[in-house]
Amino acid sequence: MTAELISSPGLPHTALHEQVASQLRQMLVENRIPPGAKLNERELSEVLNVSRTPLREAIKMLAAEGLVELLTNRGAIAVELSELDLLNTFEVLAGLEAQSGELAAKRITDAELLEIKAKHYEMLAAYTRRDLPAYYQLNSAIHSAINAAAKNAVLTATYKQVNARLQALRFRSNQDEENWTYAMNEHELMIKALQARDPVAMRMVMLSHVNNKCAVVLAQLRAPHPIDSLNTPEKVTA
Amino acid sequence: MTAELISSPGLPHTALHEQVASQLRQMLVENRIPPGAKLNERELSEVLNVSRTPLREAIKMLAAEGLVELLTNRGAIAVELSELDLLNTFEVLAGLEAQSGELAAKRITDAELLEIKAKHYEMLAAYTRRDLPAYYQLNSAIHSAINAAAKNAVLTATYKQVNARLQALRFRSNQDEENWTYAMNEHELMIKALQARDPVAMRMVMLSHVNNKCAVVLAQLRAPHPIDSLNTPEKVTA
DNA sequence: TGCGTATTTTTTGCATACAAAATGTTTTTG
DNA sequence: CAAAAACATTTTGTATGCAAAAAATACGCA
Repeated sequence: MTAELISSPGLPHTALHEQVASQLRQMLVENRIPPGAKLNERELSEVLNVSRTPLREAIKMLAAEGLVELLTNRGAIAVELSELDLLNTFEVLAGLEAQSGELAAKRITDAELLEIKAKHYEMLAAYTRRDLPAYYQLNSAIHSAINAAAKNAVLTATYKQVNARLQALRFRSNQDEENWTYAMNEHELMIKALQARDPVAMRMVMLSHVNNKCAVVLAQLRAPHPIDSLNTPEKVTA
Repeated sequence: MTAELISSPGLPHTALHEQVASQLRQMLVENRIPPGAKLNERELSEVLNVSRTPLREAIKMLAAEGLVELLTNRGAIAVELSELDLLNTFEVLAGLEAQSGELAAKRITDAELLEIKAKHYEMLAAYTRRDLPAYYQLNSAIHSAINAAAKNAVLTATYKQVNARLQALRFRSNQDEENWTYAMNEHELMIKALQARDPVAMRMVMLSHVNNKCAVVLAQLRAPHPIDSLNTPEKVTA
């Protein structure tokens, strides 16, 4: 059960606080630390096999990234997104994705475009097989590739940071048939817009794509969660 | 010379790492720690009268905010923005300001608009007096107010973070007559667009406003700096 | 029993101590 | 004298210790 820390002998030896930060991010995304849960320092330092010092440094970084909340004399808790927080976050993400798309349409190279198209076809395969994990992985890879094609490191960093807050939600999100098909169509439009090097069209597609995803996540958040319902199989009176 | 830390007795007693982080941000913005300079832990902990532990925690936060760079076994240095970094940062900032403006045009209340107009007239006064410090203060206040009118906390946080990286540059920036007038005209257009509740117009104004500011900063960065020339009053052969 | 209070336990926050790495200086050697 | 090696110093990274605050528990009392 103990999560061992990677230690590659000979290499520059990545700092402990960095390793710990990565581990914590992972735990947060996978909901192993659920929203609102306290980050007990003693407990975590035991699990991660480090002293409290680098652990605390890592927590401070996550706080600056907006993944945990600091409570003054009461440690840190995993951020709990209210519905409003969610809408706000998606709104910003939409803006960042739109800008990514717009810039990508202006700056993408032929090689980059080909690679994105290849990934798109892989995703089409995953969609056809209804292979949700593969779909998610490829979807995220495509969005990252588009972002990379925008060739703006600050935009990439900002996008990653805002997006990270939503990963915990996506992890538990299930795609329904209709929305999935719709998302695939939007991805088709993205490829077309990129190929046409049409920044305006690209901006529009990205905007609506993120907005739709927001609606899906929101709907699922409002509906009782499938995993939860497994634990409470009794009928609930509405 | 010792920078005393604020300690308000009775109050929740803000955490030391937070106070230190604020102090460091201030020092970075005011170029008391110039870009590229090392953040010596022993030295800083003496100046700020804290142990290295909260200091290091603060440094990790600033690193996550993008204000300092971590070097693995070699501490941290103040970020040094290359010209490309500058362009990238302004590009993202433009997107965020554009979105702020667009949303503000949709969501601003009459009271908020009136307050912004009031600040605008104050700024007009500062401009007329050629009172640069007052102008900067008001300009920044207006941009913050527009951002606040967008009513999106995530957008506000993201904007603040990206903007913070540029503050160190703005601090040394001098406005030339022509650009100053131009910026004032753009601010006039902002007020008009807000009043008309015209999101599209607002987006356009904000975009061009930030882009112009970027051009100004870039031009000044390329030209020898006025403060520097005070230290080297000899004529330089062009 | 219910509720407020005192006491214990836990947990966080900060400082210090020690180890390892990097840096700077002297010494050695060709 | 220059380059390299050895040594000393400084600086960072991590662990531990101690004090204060918060949480949990036990207690007293109506």
